[in-house]
Amino acid sequence: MTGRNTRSSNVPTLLGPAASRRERRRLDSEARILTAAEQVFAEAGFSGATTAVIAAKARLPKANVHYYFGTKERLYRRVLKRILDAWLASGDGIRADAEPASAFSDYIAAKVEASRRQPFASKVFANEILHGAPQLTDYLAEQVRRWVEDKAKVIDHWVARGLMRPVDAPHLFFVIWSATQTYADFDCQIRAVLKRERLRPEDYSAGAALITRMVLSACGIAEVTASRAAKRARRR
Amino acid sequence: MTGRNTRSSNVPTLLGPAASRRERRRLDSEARILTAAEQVFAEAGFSGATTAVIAAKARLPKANVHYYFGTKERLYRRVLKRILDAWLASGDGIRADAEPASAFSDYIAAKVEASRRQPFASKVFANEILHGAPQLTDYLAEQVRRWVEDKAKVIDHWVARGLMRPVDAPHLFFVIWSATQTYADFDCQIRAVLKRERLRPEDYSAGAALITRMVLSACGIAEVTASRAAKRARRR
DNA sequence: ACCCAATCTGACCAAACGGTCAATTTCGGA
DNA sequence: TCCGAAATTGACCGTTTGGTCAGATTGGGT
Repeated sequence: MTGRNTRSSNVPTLLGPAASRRERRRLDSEARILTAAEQVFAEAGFSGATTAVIAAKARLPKANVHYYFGTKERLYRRVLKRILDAWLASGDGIRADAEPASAFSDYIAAKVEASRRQPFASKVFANEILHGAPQLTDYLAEQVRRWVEDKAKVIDHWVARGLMRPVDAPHLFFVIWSATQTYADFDCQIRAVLKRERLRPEDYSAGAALITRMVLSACGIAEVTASRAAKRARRR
Repeated sequence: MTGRNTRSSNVPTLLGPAASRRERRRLDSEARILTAAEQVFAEAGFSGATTAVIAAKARLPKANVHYYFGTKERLYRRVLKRILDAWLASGDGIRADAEPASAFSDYIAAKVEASRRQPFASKVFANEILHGAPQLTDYLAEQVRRWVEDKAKVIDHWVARGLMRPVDAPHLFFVIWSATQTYADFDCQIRAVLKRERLRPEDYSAGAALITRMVLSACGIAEVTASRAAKRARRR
């Protein structure tokens, strides 16, 4: 591994579309490897995944994968990194100046949508935590913990203003996370029970609707109808 | 592998306490291996687990493990089998002649208790489904699907009798399963957020209480207080 | 046109792992 | 007591897998 990071001096305006042929090709290969890796790690876990399979799925020789990412573990960490950034950003709508009803239902809808659109990401994350989060101990203890502390403050604020009944905020998030992510992580079980070859959009929306109803009613919040939510969104 | 199944002719009254020394020792070894295997499969997944580690944890030579169970896959299936039997039996309280409120809260309490007492079992099961249930496709499509159909009928019956609001029964179970099992499968994340070295009894009961509250309120059922539930239990 | 660094890749290697086996020991029945 | 089946175990084997490397190729700067 030599100077992969030594930007050549002629690099154009910040990796713009005018990047050199070499750079474009490299970025394309890295992206293909990361996508393939996410899928393979999701399906087989860290130990079950092999760099050979990842390389084949990315249509590259195995040595190429190691040229770009060094070791399987480093590649795995890069895959995790991509997933975590999206994870943390997903709760931005839970702010003190939002309405609890729409904040919760939007958050739940976004989480279920993530399970639908990025099932591999969810599975990689689930697998990592299931096995003790050897790569994420710091992340959980710092970022996620702070995230929950912040959101708990928002919820306490809503409670103080009489907008909802008191709830145990951390446990509320544990439930929301598990219930929404189960549509990605355990899709196999859900498909078997529902007799589906593949989960359909209405399956996801039925799940989101039930989870929302459970959260809102437990918090003593009147449910927001779809049309009212749409109207509210348009007003902004 | 010779006649391990050839019961010796002197076998006493159905494996009773008077089983021969050999038989007792064999059963003890098998049990130790199964327990060790459950733990190792939970921590490392199927591919990450090695028969050497399982053997070490059972304090037996590796060849002994293969003598009893043949292959790693057969051992894994035996571990799964044990887990599934307990899983199916856990919903026995959900019957048409039960009260919805106590049936749900008992079921949720039992599920959370299972997460507390048998976290390894839950993790092995979660790992299997997460990776597409290669060993459980039939089980999910037959036993679990039938289980849900049965319980859905019970719930519809309760709805028809005006005991609760209509809900999407399958999705209700998806939520209950994921929310209760998350206390075993994702304990690592929960511990990080709650700043715990280990989860405490009150953490599990807080989770169970919230899940129960969410389910009951979503079903339009008044909550059963602990004391009332105890009284009801005593009356039986 | 020419050079050199970046990139690419087939071939290879050592370690780890699942599984086997032959040799030995342990028991239970006669 | 003695025999044979069951049980035990250390040593061994073929395969898989993560990772390496030397040599070939490519492309951009001059």
